[in-house]
Amino acid sequence: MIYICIMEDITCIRQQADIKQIVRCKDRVLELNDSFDYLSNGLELAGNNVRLRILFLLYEEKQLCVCDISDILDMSISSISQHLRKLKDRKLIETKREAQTIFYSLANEYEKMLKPFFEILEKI
Amino acid sequence: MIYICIMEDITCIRQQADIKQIVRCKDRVLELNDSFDYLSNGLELAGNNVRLRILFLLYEEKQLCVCDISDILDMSISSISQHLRKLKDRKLIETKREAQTIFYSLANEYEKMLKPFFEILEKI
DNA sequence: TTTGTATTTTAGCATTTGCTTAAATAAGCA
DNA sequence: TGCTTATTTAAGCAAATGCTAAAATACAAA
Repeated sequence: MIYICIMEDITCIRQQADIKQIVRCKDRVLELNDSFDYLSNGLELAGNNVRLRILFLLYEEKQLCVCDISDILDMSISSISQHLRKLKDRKLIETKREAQTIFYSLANEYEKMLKPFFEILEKI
Repeated sequence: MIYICIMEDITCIRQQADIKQIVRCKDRVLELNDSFDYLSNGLELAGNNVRLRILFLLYEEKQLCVCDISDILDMSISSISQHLRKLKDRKLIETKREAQTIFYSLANEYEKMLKPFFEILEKI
């Protein structure tokens, strides 16, 4: 036999659940829904090993092109380019063309946001 | 014809590459290698939409069990449990048993580290 | 010691990710 | 106009991810 407790339109699995707490949390999560999507999306990008290195390199060197990053990380240009596109789509980085070379740099907004992260890097 | 420039054992793709810069960056990335792995691994965990919500809920409510989170996020217990395991493996969260119920909470170390993040959430 | 409650674990599967290779685009330069 | 250089894009594929459903584990109480 499975017991289920119901309050308004809330169905709880655990018998002794604090229903007020559940309801409050549901509301809170709903309220911040878009923020969660936005933030997790950004964290997911930085959560990739290669992209984190790219962001860090741009942070330290100010600007680099695909070729440079490819040389530094010892990975194919194509692969780096695809990572850069993801970062650019999310507007974490921006481009500046100089003749044939396209230089990537951190978007101002994120240079500040990423700084505290990179500062921990050396302390780990 | 493809030109490749070589300095010591460094091979650069771009003709006008700043070879000193490349070498310096390679060293830097190598030096911080483990830190990158560690940090990206943590960001990857928080980068998942569901896990970010879980971490936030634990941050606000101090402790919750699988059932509660399952109710709040309207997802299966099994699925939540699997996310919690990943967070626990990485020691971002810890458990405390009370009879049959297992309560999860943020590991002290990460409560502080995650705070600035959750503070932005409301401002997005 | 059997039944109920809370939770984890396993297997299976569809989707997503990140790489490689190859082709396409774009901007100098002879 | 061709040729080189710098870069992106597309197709294909192996590996990883996150869910569901079902079975397993753990504790409490009758």
